[in-house]
This record gives sequence, C-alpha cells and structure tokens, in this order.
Amino acid sequence: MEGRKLEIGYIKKGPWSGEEDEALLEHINNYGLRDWSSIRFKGLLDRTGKSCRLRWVNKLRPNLKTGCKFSAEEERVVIELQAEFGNKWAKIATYLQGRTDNDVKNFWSSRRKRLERKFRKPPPSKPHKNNKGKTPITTQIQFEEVPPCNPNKVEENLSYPTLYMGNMEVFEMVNLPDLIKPNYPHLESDHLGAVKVEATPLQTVPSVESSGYNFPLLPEPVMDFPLFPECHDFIPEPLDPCFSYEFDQQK
DNA sequence: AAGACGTTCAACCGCCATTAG
DNA sequence: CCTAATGGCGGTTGAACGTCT
Repeated sequence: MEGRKLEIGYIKKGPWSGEEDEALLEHINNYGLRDWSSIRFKGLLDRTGKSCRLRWVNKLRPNLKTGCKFSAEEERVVIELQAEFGNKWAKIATYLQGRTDNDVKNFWSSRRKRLERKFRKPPPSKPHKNNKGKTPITTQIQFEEVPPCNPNKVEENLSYPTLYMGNMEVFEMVNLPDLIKPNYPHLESDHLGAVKVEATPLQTVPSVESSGYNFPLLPEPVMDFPLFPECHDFIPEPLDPCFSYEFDQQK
C-alpha cells in the first residue's frame, strides 16, 4: 500500500488506489458484503469500514453506469420520485438500474444549482453578459427559489394535473406502473444483499414538503441548458412583466 | 492562450438506526 | 435495559475537468 506498512490507528483518506480496490474486492470475495470494519482490523486496508462500503457501493459494485450521463428517462424518474419521496436518494436509486444514491444525489444537486443560478439575482457588479447596457433581466425578478419540473409535458399519455395553493404547488401523482413496481429481479434476492422496494403511490404530494423548496409561480424562461426535451419546468405567467420583457428579448 | 467560471463526481462528515454484548 | 460498535444515508466539500470570455 504505497510502500508503507499498515499502522494501527492510522486511517487513510482520499482517492482510492488500484491496489486498495483489489484488496477490497478480495475481501468481499472471501467474506461477502459484511464486516466492513474487519477489513481494517485484518490489516488489509487502512480504510474505515464506512469508507470501504462506500467505495464498493459507489464504484466497485458490478453493473454500475459509471461515467454515463443520466438519460432523459432517468431524469424523468428522478424528478418524479423526488417529488414523491423527497430526498430519499437511496430509495430513488433502487429504481434506477446501475445508479447509486450518490449518483442521484449528485444529479439532483447539480440540477438544483443550475436552476438556482438561472433564477438567482446576480451580483450588481457584474452586468449580464448578453444584455449589455440594459438592465439585467434577472435583477428585476425576485425569484427566491426554483420552479419545479412540470410533469404535464413529459409524456403525452400521462396526466398530472398540477394544482396551486398560494405559493405552494401540489402535484397530483398518477400511478406509474413502471416506477412503482420496477422490474429489477436482481434487487430481490441476489448475493449483494436483498433489496426489496416497496412504494405506495401517493395521491397528492405537496412539493414544498417533499423538496424543501418554496416554489413560486414563475414565468417560463427560455432554457439555455439541456434538461430533457419534453420537460418544460416552468409555466409562463402572462401577467408578469418580467416574463414578457425577457420574451421580447428572445425574439 | 489564459484566467474565470461552471459542472461533475468521488469521498468525507455527521447524524441516526440497528445490533451485539 | 444500557452502551458501544457498526452500518446506512443525506448533506457537503473540494479537486479535476470542461467551457466560456
């Protein structure tokens, strides 16, 4: 292990080496997916049991879609399930073959940041790059948070009536058989540890509760980043002067 | 070409639940 | 029942990489 002998009490951190991965895989081959902490006590690795488990789950586990971007369908699933379950990334990940909770978490986090940046009030010192000499659009818009994805437009054959109560948006969720009962037989009884997924379809999910956002009613900006094509997250508010202003700018 | 800025992703941290003694 | 150890999970961070200006 990098030329140094294992020391009692020493705990290595940081990126994993190939040797460490091999040692971890060997331990898993011999003892299975348990006793993570014993790896260190046996002197095989200078890593904590937690770290070993995490490495396995996120990188070494077979059939992982590492380095593969989320497909449009996967995005849709995450958005739907996040609305239903909240930030239960591990649970959501069980619906996505080859994805880990970390993957889902990272995906959601970057999506959120992207949307926040899109609607955040920029610092006054920096003029809008594509709007020279004019008042930046976003400085006029007092967005506090990011609007949600509107599932209405995801698929033609799905119907998600979206209700608004004050500034709280309420999704009425409709059964998605492929989501509620994912057909991943390997999750049932494989050697990686049985994972049973059970989900009860919700009739009504207040998005504020589930996501932590206070989604306002917002105009629909023109998206200049790839989400997924069918998904128009924002509903235009015709009365909002900021929306019409921006709309004019795009023409 | 280079610096600024944005994005992605691996890994750590802290909290909580469960389990074993 | 109590306590310590362990595992699981969500939140966060920081490095690496990509894109823009």
